[in-house]
Amino acid sequence: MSEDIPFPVGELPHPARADLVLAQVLFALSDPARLAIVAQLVAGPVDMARCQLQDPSIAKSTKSHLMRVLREAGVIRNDPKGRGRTLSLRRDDLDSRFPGLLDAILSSAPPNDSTDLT
Amino acid sequence: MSEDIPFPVGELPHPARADLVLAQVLFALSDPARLAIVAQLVAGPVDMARCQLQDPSIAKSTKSHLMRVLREAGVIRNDPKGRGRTLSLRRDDLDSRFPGLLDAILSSAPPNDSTDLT
DNA sequence: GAAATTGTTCGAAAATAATCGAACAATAAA
DNA sequence: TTTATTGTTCGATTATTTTCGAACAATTTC
Repeated sequence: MSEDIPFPVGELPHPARADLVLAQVLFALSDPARLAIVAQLVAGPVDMARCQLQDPSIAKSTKSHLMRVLREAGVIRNDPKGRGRTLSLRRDDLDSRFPGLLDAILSSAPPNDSTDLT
Repeated sequence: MSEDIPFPVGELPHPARADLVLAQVLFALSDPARLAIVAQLVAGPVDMARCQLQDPSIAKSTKSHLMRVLREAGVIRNDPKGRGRTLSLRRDDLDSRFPGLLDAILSSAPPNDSTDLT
């Protein structure tokens, strides 16, 4: 029997621009940890390994889950890169579907501090 | 024993403008039913009894809870009015704390249809 | 005052979401 | 090709949220 074929884990599914749903985007951004991740991605794509969470004691499976929620809402992309992954903000898609939303959120988001990569 | 004194149920607590938290506001708006309520309030204050939900089969206690989430996030006010209540959008406070956010959300929110009060 | 109206609170049940560790997959490095 | 690195998925557990009905409170109407 063709067994399920979950996904080759490599290319993960991303919703098309047209399928983004406002409420889902708002939900994805309604968590401080996820909001902070998005704030980090504003400057440009970031390797998952480099993407820090405020709470370093968080399990990697949980971190992966946070990224999944953002990805499934269409907020970020998560692409294979070497043996790791690259995360990037879907700014164009978000701006196109929800003009001004991301800017408004980011500009009133608590300063992400650790934006200084000493 | 002075018993708890929950609240005289009349004047409900509202967070001060300065205490509004972005993530909480986003969460409050991340539910379609709550988003639709907010869309109704854009035109001005509405009596609770007049404020319809898409799903009319919803219990009144649930409706009250939806309002509570919006109120506690600082999105709406809920004031006594006669024997009922008046709901209103805290537009000034929201615009002040999160400039552009409400506009962005409302302008990309699904058309509220039932805005026609035949 | 008694009855009707409106809406909140409480407590319990059901549905969602967050979190973790273990197992697995994919690539890179040795 | 073996080992190390990185990150996803699975299954279970816990925490949070939603939903409901019943009880209560406030106000108006009779």
